Amino acid sequence: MRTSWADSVANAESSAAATGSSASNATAAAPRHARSTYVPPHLRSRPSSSEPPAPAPVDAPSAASRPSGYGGSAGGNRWGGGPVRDLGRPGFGGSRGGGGWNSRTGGWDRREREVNPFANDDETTEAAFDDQENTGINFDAYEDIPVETSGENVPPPVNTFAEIDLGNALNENIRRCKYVKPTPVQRHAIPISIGGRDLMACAQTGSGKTAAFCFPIISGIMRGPPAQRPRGARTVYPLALILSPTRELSVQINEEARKFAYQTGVRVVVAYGGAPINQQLRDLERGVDILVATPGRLVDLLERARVSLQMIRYLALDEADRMLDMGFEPQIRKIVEQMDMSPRGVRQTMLFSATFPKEIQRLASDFLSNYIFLAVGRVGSSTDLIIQRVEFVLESDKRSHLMDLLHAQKANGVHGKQALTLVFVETKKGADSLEHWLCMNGFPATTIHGDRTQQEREYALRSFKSGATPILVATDVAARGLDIPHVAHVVNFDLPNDIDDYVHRIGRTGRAGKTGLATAFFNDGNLNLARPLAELMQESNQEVPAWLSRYAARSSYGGGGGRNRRSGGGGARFGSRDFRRDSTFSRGGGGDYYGGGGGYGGGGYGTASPGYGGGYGGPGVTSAWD
DNA sequence: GTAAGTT
Repeated sequence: MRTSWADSVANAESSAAATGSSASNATAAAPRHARSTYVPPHLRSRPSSSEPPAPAPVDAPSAASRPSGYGGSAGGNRWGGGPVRDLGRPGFGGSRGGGGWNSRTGGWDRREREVNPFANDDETTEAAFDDQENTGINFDAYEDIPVETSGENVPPPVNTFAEIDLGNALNENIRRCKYVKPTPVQRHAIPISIGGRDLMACAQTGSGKTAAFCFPIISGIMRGPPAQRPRGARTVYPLALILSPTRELSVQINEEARKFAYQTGVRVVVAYGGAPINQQLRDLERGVDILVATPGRLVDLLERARVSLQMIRYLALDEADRMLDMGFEPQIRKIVEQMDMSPRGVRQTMLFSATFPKEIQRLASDFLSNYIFLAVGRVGSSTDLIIQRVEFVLESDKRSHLMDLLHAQKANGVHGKQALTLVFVETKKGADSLEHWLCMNGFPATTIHGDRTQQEREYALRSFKSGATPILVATDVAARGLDIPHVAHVVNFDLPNDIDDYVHRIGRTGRAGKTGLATAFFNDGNLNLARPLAELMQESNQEVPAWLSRYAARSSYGGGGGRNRRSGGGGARFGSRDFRRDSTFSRGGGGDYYGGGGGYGGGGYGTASPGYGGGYGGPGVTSAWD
């Protein structure tokens, strides 16, 4: 028996009281009076009947051929719109394999045991910066953001979480997270995913991508049919897999996902290398619906047959372009194509990144079925929110130049503390050496890179986040996805070879609508980056030094193939465009790139963007923002 | 070429 919306409001209040310290911690930073009367948007003027207990859909002709427990529907979510499933699950006292629809016993046990993931919010880190704004994402910064979608029948975006019925438990967690309204990428991506469609999404750094793929996954698992997981051995059968390129990012996604899944009965487990596998195995044995993992450890688990992917309904690749880059692609292909994962078209696949080179899009399309391409925001970076500076610094002058910057910053120190500065270098040895030098010179620094133990890496990150060590020297391991609040300054001590890496690096500042500063040391070793860097800066309304423009003009046309192109042929103003629209990619392949569905250009070329319907033939095609 | 990703 489900509760009404009105009940859920009452329950929200009482359960907040019942969970005691944890719940009040979560709201401690906000004015109490404001919170006590707050009614989440999705609960306002809502009829008292919630999700109708729709019967399991019967209109999926191929349902029988799918793995057991699947119940697709032709139109909407391919896992069907059945009733919110109960929480009883094998391994938790529920009947094994059966998982009756209405027996809650197993679930309640679990609820009592579940650690409150909100318990530690707003402690140490925020307290140290408590006079800074802490209202989460600055939405004004995202007004009038350009959006581009392509693909067949794109579901329209939503303006509030209320418009998408994510269910009581998830809505309650959205409230606990203090999310008031969806970010632009969430507005577009969530309806697409809830609608059962595959998605390739390109959105600014720090714009809420994790929630954009977690909400539909959690909601879908809750609504979908109870999983009839094979019993057997010690193999576990997650329903969703989220892959990310670094361990710390997997840890971060896990932490976020656990907040979103709190008291939904959906179980989140993380697995990554460098940490003892035994605890992870125990976590898995206790049951897993959503597995967050790095590729290496997952392959290990698959080869040990401790994890099977045959029940995967949702696959999400975070930092997807990196995951398909040279070094990672074979592992990803192994996981997605050569083990036992449910095939594309059966599972739902979501790829997210701030950058999406066309040639990587082409690789990625192997994993997708009749997908929607979504690009939100300009050129990958947080653009105007990050002030980008480039300085010409000889290799031999870099250290003293960095010292000057740090001294100046100390003088301007905020809150009596040095602002957090993230310094990127090219190599692991270089990171150690610079860290040592900084410490010797009175600047408390630490470092994170792949030669350090996982313990050291995690300690370094904590120490940096807390402000204890306000300088972090990092390799590209820290370039992507990590959400480190209060990073005021990113220094590209060594510039990367690839402009997309630069975009990700500077995206560690200017998070959630706050402003940030990015300084790059440029010299003759970075010639190949001159043009794309100058273009990127121009596109994001930055002041381009005259000397850099001269370098850019002199540098050979780098637009050809390879990884280091931004100009390509289609114009660079927008961060990424659907490669399917680019004639240089669509020739010869026929419908191959377009997944299983009907012809791509055939039926309604659905788009949510105005002025974008005029076909997709030549590279000269313009969108509303070109 | 570097880095990252299981043991």
